[in-house]
Amino acid sequence: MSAAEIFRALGEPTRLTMVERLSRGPHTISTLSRGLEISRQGARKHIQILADSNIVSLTVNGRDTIVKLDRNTIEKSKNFMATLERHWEKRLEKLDILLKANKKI
Amino acid sequence: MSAAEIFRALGEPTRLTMVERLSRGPHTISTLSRGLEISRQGARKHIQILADSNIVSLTVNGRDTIVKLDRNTIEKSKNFMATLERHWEKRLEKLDILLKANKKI
DNA sequence: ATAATATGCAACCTTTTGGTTGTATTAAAT
DNA sequence: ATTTAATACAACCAAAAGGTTGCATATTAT
Repeated sequence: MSAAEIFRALGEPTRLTMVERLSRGPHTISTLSRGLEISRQGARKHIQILADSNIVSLTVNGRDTIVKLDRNTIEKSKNFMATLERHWEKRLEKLDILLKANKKI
Repeated sequence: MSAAEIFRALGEPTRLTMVERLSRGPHTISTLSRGLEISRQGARKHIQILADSNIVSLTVNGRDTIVKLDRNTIEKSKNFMATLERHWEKRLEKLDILLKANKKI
């Protein structure tokens, strides 16, 4: 799963709300779909997108389907950001060295 | 700028490529648009989306426009992920306490 | 002065996205 | 045995996204 796919999945308000709810604990498709201002089937589509990008896992349990957050995927995207920041810092360091070297000029 | 808006902006391969390039240092609109497999105007639209979501800042300089990564925004979305993880951990802790309390059962 | 470079603005097109409704199926509760 | 609850699947639709081309304008280089 590419970083862009994960971000795209998170980049929709309803889905991000779902992810926030799930960070407090698992849901069934029903409970996760309640209180959002869209139909159950609309919500179901969002859940599928989260599942397709491995942000969430689905487990059938009798007539329920349990939706759980996949921690690895969340961590992955956090790491992506951290890497961006590291590159940034590396660049700033280099700039700093250059500036110091040129102090006398 | 909401977290969802930031993720949406990052959730497109061309734009994420741009962000990665920019983490190594600023570009002009031209240099940032080169080597992508779309037209300059296509690329320009993506840059505008990054600017609108404050991922990037634009500064006119003569006939060039400098594109720079806005570090605060990147940090913000990293923090969002970290918060999700924290909630997760809190939940796991609670579970742990429950499990320990029920050991004898 | 002329040519080349960097950019902006706008119209247009196709595909994807986010949403709906309608119908069917399966599991649990009464 | 019936009803109720939790789902799935599919067709359909409007709006947004990602892309293009064409043309205009302002700097910078020759």
